[in-house]
Amino acid sequence: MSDNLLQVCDCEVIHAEVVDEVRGQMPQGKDFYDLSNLYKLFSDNTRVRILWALSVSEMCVCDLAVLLDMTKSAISHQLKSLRLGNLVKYQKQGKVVYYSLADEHVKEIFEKGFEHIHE
Amino acid sequence: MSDNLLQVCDCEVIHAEVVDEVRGQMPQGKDFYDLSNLYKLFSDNTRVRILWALSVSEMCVCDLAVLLDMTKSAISHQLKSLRLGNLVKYQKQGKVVYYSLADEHVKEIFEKGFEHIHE
DNA sequence: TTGATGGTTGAACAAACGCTCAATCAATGG
DNA sequence: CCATTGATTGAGCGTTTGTTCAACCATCAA
Repeated sequence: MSDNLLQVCDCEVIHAEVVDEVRGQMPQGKDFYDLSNLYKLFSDNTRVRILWALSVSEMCVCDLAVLLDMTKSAISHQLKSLRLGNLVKYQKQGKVVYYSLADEHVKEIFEKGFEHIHE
Repeated sequence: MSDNLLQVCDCEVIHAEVVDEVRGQMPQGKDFYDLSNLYKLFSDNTRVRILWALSVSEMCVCDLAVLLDMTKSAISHQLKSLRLGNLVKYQKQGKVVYYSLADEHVKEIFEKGFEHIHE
């Protein structure tokens, strides 16, 4: 009996071979941490609409606020999260800050998502 | 001046043409609602590990609890969310309930996510 | 029938989240 | 310099979320 499977949980081990096999292939904890944090950025209605809008065109904070009928503050807060998650980049021209997608991954993730919800 | 852009927000309209163009292509609100709810299921560390594990092999609740070092209850609660989101399906054999991925979309979404975090 | 075990459920509670509001920064123009 | 406007920030606050705990259901075996 492999001793790394013992009573960490409130049940008997039912399929030790399966668990061992899956555990052997399991990515590092950091990967799951990063992955869930990435999807977290897509998990809010406002952020997902911002990302979609930026996938169509570069826009400034005001444009996004008008488009989504929200305050600049609310948009700016969400853009900060998206910036920290490296999903958007920005470029300042005078007083205006233009946001755009950081790379093509965002669009690809969108495509897979739309495929699933439209099945 | 298009009157559907007027002061819904606390700023002037800066690029009305861009906003109109993007608005014209915008999917229905329900699509964004469904999309953010889909990604919400990938946005938690526990759920993402469950989904990944099931992408390797069908597993029962106990197996998942042992693998992830959590209680059956915690796992079961998360599996319920995944069930309601149509990401997993299950099959009961005696006392044991076997869970597996509902379709291939989950794996594809994973792939795009891993691509992004490993860049 | 009774006990044991896999699994589900609902209430409770702390942590995380998203928006609002007011203050502030930064750039422009009078 | 000062007023204006785009944008950012931090505190506050109500809502949502994930886990725990205890109770319960379902299946099987003694």
